[in-house]
Amino acid sequence: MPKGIPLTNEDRELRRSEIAHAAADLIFEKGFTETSVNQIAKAAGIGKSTLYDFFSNKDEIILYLMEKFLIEVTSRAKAIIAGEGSVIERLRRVMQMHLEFLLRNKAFILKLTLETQRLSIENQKIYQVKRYAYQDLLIELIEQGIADGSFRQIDSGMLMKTLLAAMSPVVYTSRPVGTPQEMLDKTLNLILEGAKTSDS
Amino acid sequence: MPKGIPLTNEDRELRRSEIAHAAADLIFEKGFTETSVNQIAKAAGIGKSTLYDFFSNKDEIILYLMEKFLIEVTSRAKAIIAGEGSVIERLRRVMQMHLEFLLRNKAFILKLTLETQRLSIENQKIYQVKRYAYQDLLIELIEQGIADGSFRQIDSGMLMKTLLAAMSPVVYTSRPVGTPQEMLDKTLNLILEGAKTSDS
DNA sequence: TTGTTAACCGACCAACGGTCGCTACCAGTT
DNA sequence: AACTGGTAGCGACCGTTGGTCGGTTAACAA
Repeated sequence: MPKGIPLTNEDRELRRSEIAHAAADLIFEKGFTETSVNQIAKAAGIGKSTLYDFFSNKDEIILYLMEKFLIEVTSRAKAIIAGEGSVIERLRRVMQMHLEFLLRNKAFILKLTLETQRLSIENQKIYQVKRYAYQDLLIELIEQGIADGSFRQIDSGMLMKTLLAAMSPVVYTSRPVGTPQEMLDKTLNLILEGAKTSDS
Repeated sequence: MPKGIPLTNEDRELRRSEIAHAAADLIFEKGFTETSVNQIAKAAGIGKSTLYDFFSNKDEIILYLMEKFLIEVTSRAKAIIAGEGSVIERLRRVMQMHLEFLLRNKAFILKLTLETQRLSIENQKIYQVKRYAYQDLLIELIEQGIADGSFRQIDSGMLMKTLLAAMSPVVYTSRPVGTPQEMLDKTLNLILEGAKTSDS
């Protein structure tokens, strides 16, 4: 990149993306804490303080990656929800997509999800906005299901939280009781149909 | 503590407990990564390398605290499960106890749960043994419920994972839809009775 | 009194995240 | 052609970290 000429916004965004993806590769391999800023800079082919020209600190790289993940997942969920099928069919497909996304990015999403807890309040709020956008999509779908009689009169926010929370063991369990696909199906069946028998 | 005389195992365990609890207080306050070994040592009233006589590294303090937490939760769960009531009543009480425990130790359990993901494989296995013991208690209770007709023919391991995973948003959500108690009740009702209406 | 042992601990080490101030390049002006 | 102002880029430096090393102190047995 020539010196003296200010970068365009597009160039700047491209550089941020390149740096963040170099970071993602290292984080995938060895974890966030174990990955140094120096290593990220080297992997991105830049000097360490150049990295600080593009990210204000190490944590901002986490934020950047998680935002991209949420934007991607939210975008795909929107497409599914806009499609055909009953509420329950579409909900299953969204959770399926979510599972596939998590499985494909398994190692670093876990690590980054943990690290987002350590972000500053300010940065957590930025991330929260995107997370809420995804959550709200699911809530809207659930509320459609309540309205059309597919679902009981339940708290849509609570169902959304339970569904998303239940993804974690499906992806990360150290004691799998089947393939991730099988575990997803069992989990969804459990939450949709309930554990209790009708007469108890 | 007199020098030249080896510590008894009890003394040693007491020292470890004191150090770990000094650490827990700081971790509660500012997070694990932000708490230095020097700060922990000072809070425990010892020199930094004394701390290394009792814990092989910083991560082992996490392991120690999480093991204690799991031992406590497992012990209380055993007492509840050995008590009276239907499987479902006892399951509700166990989850209630679990919630209260999490709420009481909210800030540091989240931080430590995150940090246990970073432990060495060796240390994770130590922690896993205790976690599996707790999980197995829940699985046994659920299997009793399947046998006595309280529960449908479901995967007990999957129900256990879903229940434990569902505790996270109840405790840590940034978008509560009621008190933790109300959210717990809604979550348990949801999982026990299911989201779907009977005719869909 | 001396030698041994173990608890205790701060100086030291290498590495970290982040900053400072320097270099090189570019465009515009004189 | 030379000068000036502005920007991209970056390694030396800073203070702090986790963890180690080797010395000090105190208790005990001979």
